[in-house]
Amino acid sequence: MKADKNLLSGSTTLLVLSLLAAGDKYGYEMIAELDARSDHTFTLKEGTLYPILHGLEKDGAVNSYTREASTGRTRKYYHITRKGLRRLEEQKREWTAFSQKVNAILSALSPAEGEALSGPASS
Amino acid sequence: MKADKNLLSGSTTLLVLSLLAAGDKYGYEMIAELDARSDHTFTLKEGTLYPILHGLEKDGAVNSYTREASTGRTRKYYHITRKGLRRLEEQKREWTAFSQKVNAILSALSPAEGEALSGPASS
DNA sequence: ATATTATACCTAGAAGGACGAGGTATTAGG
DNA sequence: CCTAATACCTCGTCCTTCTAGGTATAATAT
Repeated sequence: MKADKNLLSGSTTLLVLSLLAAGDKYGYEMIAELDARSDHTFTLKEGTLYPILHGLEKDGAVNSYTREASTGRTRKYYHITRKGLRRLEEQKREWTAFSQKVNAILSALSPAEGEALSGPASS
Repeated sequence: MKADKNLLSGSTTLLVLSLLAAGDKYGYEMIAELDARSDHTFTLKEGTLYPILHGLEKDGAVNSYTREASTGRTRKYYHITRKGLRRLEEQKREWTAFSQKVNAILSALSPAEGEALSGPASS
């Protein structure tokens, strides 16, 4: 992962579910699409994605079916379930709350350069 | 950690450096302050914070000194160095870029409920 | 024709980060 | 006096991602 692998931790599933909410996709495709959409910031590794998909399927958040592509290649498509959609919404809320709190702390502690602190001086 | 421990992964150091950029603090204090500022969303555990502080010190991002509090208790204060400030700025940039990309993907793939897709239909 | 590359799937083990649960020591309060 | 709160620390576990392999087929290059 390009963008600090640790930042990704936890949001990977969210991103995968988001992709699937827009339509059925197969693994290899998801990796390419995420990479493209994020301008090469989120370059999921196969060793990361496939286990996640298997886990989601076991949890009933997605289901899968194989299909022959026009090229003759066999692909395994994943489809998000109602349960998966609920999980997506929940993780989206979590992510939003989380990122806003981080931003709130960052801006509270280091106000725009040159500005004076009015709030708590602490320490 | 209350907010999905995995989401935190990677932003913990950023938060710690932010706290220290506002003034010298001791470990226990940082935990309490983060908890309060985040409205109990980021409740860093001691087993998480102390190793991080030691790592930052080894890297020269912070240095420490002990001081007797008026209560008679001994506290170990951490001070952010120039190197730490640079690291903070870098991590802030990374965090901002990362969170914006996630948000971009989320909103691109699931436009506000009820709206129609105009962009890529994909899949 | 054959060798290489790209597509497409998979897994086991290593690495890194946060946590749980424990420990020590001192001070404040019941 | 005994417990709770403050204040520090560490070790082992868990979870997530990555590395590095493996298999198989189709397209491309030689």
